[in-house]
Amino acid sequence: MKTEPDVFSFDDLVKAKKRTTPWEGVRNYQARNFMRDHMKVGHQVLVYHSSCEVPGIVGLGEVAREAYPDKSALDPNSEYYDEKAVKDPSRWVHVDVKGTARLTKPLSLAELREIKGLEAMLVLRRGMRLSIQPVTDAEAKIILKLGKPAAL
DNA sequence: GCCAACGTTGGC
DNA sequence: GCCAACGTTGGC
Repeated sequence: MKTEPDVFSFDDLVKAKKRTTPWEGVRNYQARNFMRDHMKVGHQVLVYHSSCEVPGIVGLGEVAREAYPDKSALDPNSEYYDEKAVKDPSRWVHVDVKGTARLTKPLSLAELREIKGLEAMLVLRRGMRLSIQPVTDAEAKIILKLGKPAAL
């Protein structure tokens, strides 16, 4: 799951109440569908920092709650407000994510590109903007091994 | 700040 | 339903 650290960083997640946050603001159907249809409680999440000095995977989390309506879409004062969601609150949904571990060896995008076995990762694909992407078990295994996660 | 790549919108 | 125009993402 990508996040811009200037907006919401992995540290912010760690500092959040119960280290858990509603993953608000996703306004892309593919990403929404992925949360809604595939992310179940307990599923592991890789947290990726984008649009920052060193983009890359910095931490781990887990799905703490299955998809439910994103209330930021209903708040006219939110930058994520969507008037179309007022009539249809299930238009935008999100899961809750709980931070579980920090990578003591964060894996930058540049490093990820060099790691054997990760060649097919979507995040490495040119022009890949999807903010929530599936990761295979094999890929996750490699990342967990190299990233040396420290439980929170 | 640039710009390629992509998603969305809206006229037809 | 097509597709041009536009807006956004995100690495560099």
